[in-house]
Amino acid sequence: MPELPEVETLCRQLQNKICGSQILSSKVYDDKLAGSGKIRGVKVLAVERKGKTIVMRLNDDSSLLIHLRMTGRLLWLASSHRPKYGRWRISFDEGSIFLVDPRRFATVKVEMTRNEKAANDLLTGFSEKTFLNTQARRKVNVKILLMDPKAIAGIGNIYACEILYSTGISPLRQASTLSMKEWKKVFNHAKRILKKGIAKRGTSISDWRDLYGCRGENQNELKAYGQEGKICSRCGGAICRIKQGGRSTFYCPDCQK
DNA sequence: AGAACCGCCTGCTTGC
DNA sequence: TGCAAGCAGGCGGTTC
Repeated sequence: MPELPEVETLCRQLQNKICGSQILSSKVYDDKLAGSGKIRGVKVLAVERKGKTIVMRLNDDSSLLIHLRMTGRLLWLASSHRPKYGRWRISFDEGSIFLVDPRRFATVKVEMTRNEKAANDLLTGFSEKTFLNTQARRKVNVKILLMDPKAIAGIGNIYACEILYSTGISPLRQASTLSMKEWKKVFNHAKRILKKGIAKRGTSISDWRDLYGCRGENQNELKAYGQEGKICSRCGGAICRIKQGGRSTFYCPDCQK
């Protein structure tokens, strides 16, 4: 599923492909996305990322916001022929971008730029001080907090597991019990792991593909997520799988304390 | 107020 | 082999 590194990969490709281009037409194939169908004649000024949201800046003071949720993908095709699970499309002179989404969770909306809300995106203007003041004493498990988009935007299940594994902190720890030193460690490891994910062009475990249908390489770097029963690379223990908030958490109970 | 839970979805995996 | 049940989970909304 697309998290910060995957969305960043897409945004960079989109920026290269459509920055400065005019949207000639758009088409909605799924009633759930009705309301995002009348985009035409505007130019794309830039493509940015906010957490896991793709933000296309348009030249009429609005932005097109695309959130892929679980199984959403954006696919560039030279033809405007709808692929399987195609839910929405915008077309340019040289080709079309399709939102492909089997599960239909993805969302598309247009928002006036002046109504835009700031996101606590870890790689762009994240305030550690604000986080420590408003989030760090919460009584939820640290893993749940890392995945809370209001606390930090962009981290999903895969990277939350990898970040905590890297820091040696148990996902079961209550957020309020982490020391200042441990929080600093979480921030630093999180940034490093997300940047590495971007450099590897995302984690293609199941669904993730880039704008041109290519897989990333970060799935080969995973130390915890999906590694149930495998040997911990740090201590030789066994990676375990538990449930937190209805989601799978993978961690090493022997060296994550 | 804040923590926990629910619902949206449908392809894939598992079990009988 | 075939079918049904269970699973996957981001996140906004609801409930406790």
